[in-house]
Amino acid sequence: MTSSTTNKQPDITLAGCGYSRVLEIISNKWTALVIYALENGHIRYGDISRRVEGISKKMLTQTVRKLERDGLVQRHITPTVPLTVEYSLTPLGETLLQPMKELRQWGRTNYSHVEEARGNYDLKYSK
Amino acid sequence: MTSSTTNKQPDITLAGCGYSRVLEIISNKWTALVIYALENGHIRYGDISRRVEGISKKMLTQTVRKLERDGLVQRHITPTVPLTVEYSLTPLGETLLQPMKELRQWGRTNYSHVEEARGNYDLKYSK
DNA sequence: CGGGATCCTACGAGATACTG
DNA sequence: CAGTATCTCGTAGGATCCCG
Repeated sequence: MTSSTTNKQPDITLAGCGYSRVLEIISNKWTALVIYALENGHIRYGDISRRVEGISKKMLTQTVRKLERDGLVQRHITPTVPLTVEYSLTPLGETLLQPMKELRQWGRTNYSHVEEARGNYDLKYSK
Repeated sequence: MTSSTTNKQPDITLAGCGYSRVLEIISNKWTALVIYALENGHIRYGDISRRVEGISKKMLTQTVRKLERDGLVQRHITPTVPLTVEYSLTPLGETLLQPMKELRQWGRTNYSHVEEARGNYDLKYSK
């Protein structure tokens, strides 16, 4: 009941909006990149680490754990010596791929426009 | 040249990936919700404030300024007394709508599964 | 009405060192 | 190889007060 009385549109709540739910999952610094690395099937911990440039072990583990907890990623352990640990998307995780690819595509095709807009804005308001 | 020599897949770089570029734009706490509020055309500052539940003036202004700087949102000032300020998406901003709607839809239909997975995970590892 | 300016705090995330 | 454990720091973001 936070709406003004004449408001015909529903409120947008942080907790209830699909946006926030998804962003809660993929919006930290490395998550999307790790999912990207998992797009083509099973991949080992060390290989993710090498593919995702600049990620530390701490952040990789933390990211992959959170994704596992969210049911988007599976962990497969082979008890060789030393250990072999592979990760892959779950069926649920794979359903995220399509929307995320479109987002990525948007970034690729439109980011230059955003950068240009930033340049113009800064020029306009710097002096 | 950070790839292992036998790596056939390209590296995933933070700066170069479309994911990070988009997330840099929409991944903070309120941005997606504000864009959501702008979906149906022009809307006044105070009306956004009322529709997006819980947002403070500071965060609303900050969010909308950033979106303006990124070229996704336009600001229209009508010099009435007191001021009337309306916001709307730019053409560039509107191109973001489609991918974001799919993301939102994913959240709506799949978040319950994520919550369930979290419950199972916590049960499994709590003891 | 539509902001700006400050102060403050929790948390994301990097660096470094250790382990089964 | 695949992680854990600390320590530290910057910053997102909330609370509060002021302004044209």
